[in-house]
Amino acid sequence: MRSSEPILCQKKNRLKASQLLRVYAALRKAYGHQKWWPGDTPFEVMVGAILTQNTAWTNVEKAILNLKKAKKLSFAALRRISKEKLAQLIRPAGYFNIKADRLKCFMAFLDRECGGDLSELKRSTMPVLRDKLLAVKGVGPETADSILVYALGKTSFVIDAYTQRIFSRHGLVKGHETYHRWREIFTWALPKSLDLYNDFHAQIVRTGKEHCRKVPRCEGCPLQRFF
DNA sequence: GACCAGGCACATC
DNA sequence: GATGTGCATGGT
Repeated sequence: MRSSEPILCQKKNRLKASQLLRVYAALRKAYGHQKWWPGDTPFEVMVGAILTQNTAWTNVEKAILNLKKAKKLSFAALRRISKEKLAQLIRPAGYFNIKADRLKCFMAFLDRECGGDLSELKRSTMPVLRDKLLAVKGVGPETADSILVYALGKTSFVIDAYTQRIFSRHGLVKGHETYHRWREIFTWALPKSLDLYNDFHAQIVRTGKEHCRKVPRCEGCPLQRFF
């Protein structure tokens, strides 16, 4: 079923704020606040953000558990561990050689930027901090935005595969857009609120996992009335 | 056995 | 700027 009012202003490909907030409200009502990201500490969130690149979260959980069991889930430990040993610990997350290198690069970044002190890193302001993250090898826009929102408490909207799939599959955003453009569309439409940015993306992932994978299972989707 | 999952860097055109 | 490719495990 389609909503009577289009969510998208077709001329400018801009989402309408009122409709987008209704989408969020429907998800929030269905699922409740998601209290994201799954992780005990901001540091764990950062590690998880790198490990989950193109990987099912269940596999990331196994890798994080390995790191915890080996007492390597800390800045100091990951700074010291060899790349080879790290790769073996994170093996279940896939791409383990690539991700071991990316984690080491990220630890080196934390070292030179704040000595591993995340409270100091949080003092950096946007958009400078985002640019710094994007300059780290292995940190692309989605990983950077995830770290910004869920580990550092900055209002930076995260676009991921689920966001693009849900909103383009139903014609809410037309054509192929770059990550930058997707982020602009949401940022323009939404009020700048950390809690909204945090929870909206979490709701999108929840919906995507349950109803909008590549083979959609639309039954029971809270967004059916919008689509 | 094929397909998929919360990307990214790099090469090539 | 757009497109193609390699990276790899574990669940369905």
